[in-house]
Amino acid sequence: MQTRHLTFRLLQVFVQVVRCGNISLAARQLHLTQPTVSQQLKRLADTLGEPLLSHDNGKLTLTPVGEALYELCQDTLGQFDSFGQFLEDYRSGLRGQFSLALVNTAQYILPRIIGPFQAKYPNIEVRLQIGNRQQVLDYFEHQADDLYVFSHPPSSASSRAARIINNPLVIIAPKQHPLSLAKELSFEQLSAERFLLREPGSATRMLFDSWLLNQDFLLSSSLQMASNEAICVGVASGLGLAVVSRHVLAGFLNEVTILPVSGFELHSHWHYVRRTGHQLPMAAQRFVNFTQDNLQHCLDPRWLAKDLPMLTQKLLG
Amino acid sequence: MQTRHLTFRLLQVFVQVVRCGNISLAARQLHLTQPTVSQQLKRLADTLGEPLLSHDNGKLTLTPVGEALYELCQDTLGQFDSFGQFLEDYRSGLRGQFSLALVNTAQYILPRIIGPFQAKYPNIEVRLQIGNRQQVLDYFEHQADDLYVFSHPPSSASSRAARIINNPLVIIAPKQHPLSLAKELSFEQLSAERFLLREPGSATRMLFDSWLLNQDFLLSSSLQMASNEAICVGVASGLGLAVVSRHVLAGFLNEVTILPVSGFELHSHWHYVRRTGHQLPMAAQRFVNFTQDNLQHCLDPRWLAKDLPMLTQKLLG
DNA sequence: GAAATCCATTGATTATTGTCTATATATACT
DNA sequence: AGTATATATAGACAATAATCAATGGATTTC
Repeated sequence: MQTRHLTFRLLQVFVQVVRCGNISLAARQLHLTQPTVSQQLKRLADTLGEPLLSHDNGKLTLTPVGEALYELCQDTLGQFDSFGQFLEDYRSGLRGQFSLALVNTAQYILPRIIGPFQAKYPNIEVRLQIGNRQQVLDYFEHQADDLYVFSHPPSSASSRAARIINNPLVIIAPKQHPLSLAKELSFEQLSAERFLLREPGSATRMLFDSWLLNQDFLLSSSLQMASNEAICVGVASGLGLAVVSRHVLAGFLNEVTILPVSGFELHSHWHYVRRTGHQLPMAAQRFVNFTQDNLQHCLDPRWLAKDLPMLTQKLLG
Repeated sequence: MQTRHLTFRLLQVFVQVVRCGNISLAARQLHLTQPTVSQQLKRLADTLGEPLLSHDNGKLTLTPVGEALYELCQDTLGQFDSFGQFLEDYRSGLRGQFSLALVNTAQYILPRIIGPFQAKYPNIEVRLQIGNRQQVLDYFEHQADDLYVFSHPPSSASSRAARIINNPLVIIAPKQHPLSLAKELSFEQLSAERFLLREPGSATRMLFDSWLLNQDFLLSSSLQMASNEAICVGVASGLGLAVVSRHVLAGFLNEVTILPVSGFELHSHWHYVRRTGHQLPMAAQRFVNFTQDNLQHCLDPRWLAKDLPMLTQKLLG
């Protein structure tokens, strides 16, 4: 058998003929002429080297080989049909996968939209990458992922970004800290305190550093910790103060207090970022759309970034 | 997806490329040039409407769609390879089926060769038709079967026949019958007896009738029964005498006796018969070969027909 | 930075497939 | 015999598939 000369068309015609039990009828249903179908059958039988049909007392019947081939064809064509369906879904974004790279802090809030998304699109696989700003930047450079979430988008001409969620930074102190009772504070009042800081390269750290520089402040004492959780626990345990994203606090609000420091206004935003060179999978586009339409129901409205209603337009349009 | 434009060749090339992870190498292994393979891939991707491969940092990698297609191709091509193997076997006669039509009497002896044949060729399905001579003649006329076993082959120009087994007819009487003690008898001595006869159209009946006619004998009394077993039981029960194939007697030899009637010599033979117009399946040819080579080990040598050693030659050659 | 690989593209050629019309041949049904 | 109906065959043509050689761009390797 010369498998390489087999055509799906041939199999389709064969199956149709078997189903009709009648070459002429099959031809009509396939919008072909009868001789065409006859010849296709002949060619098929020739490439297999065995007859597939025989006419016994006027009726077309399958030879044993034909029988076996018919079974096989049904199976194969069925599988390819399913594959076609899979492709449809894939193309329309109902099925598929995409990867999303998050900077550390975003992991506290993005699941709130990913969860409902997964519920609506169970056939889409979201692969989540999480790292600090530098790592996600690396992913971004290598185009390793489809969509990125940054607090501070890289300034690349070949990328587009749109704000989605407000990310205010706050200064926290342990509940029992003397300053936690103050109605208003200036930053000078804190300058003697020890600060727990994220590693350089993290967006939180960068923002805070540049703010300090800008205000001409210098920290008298600091301690570096590589995780937001560690910092919160540290603050709660009285190790010092810290600047963290407001969103990180959820689980710690009964142990730490937000200090009302006047003049400390570090408002950043999380952005969806994509590379323009990289074709976004439909599944990812669905995710962007879904975010625009549903984020308001997943989040306290005060966190919604202003340009959320124009998200798809800014990012994809 | 335009399934109808898919080619097995395309799938083969794709699979090879995925296995090699390298287009040029795949091309060499397929004895093609690299551009050819590149183009095949392009065409495949075009008919599916989705890219299948991408080069990430120098390496070819499958897209999710490519991954799915690869799985599918492996499966499909594997199945067709198996089918090819099936075809091979079928063609060579190691696998397949054929039908064998037997006249009634032959069913007592043909299983002795069919059994060992099945043991050696478990993948060959033998379909057995059994009928009286007239019925098997009908099958023969309609070419319903591949091989026939007759006592008296139809005299058709479009058939070939070869003797395989001796089929002597004998006259039997109940053990307690007065004649059963005689050393030698003439047929006249039996003419007053009642004879149990098969139906007209059966070979045994035909032979006996024509012998009677030839010898100018007339039976005084007869009783017709449509089965050999019924006749044997009848004789054993004292209903009368009968003429039956020697081979039918196996289970009755302690109840009936063969009468030594001088001048009664009805030697017929079973034949394998095939129609020359009908292409014999390889499986059936295997059976003929097997018969020639093994019948001697399955049967008492006295029943072997003289021209058994030339069986295949006479029937197929 | 030169050489070596690897891949994509282009343009051209040939072989194979898909398809038709017209005709012949069976077979079954009056 | 005569008329449908179903298949097969032959001859012709267009479309598609399969292939190559030549070339250029990218990436890796030395």
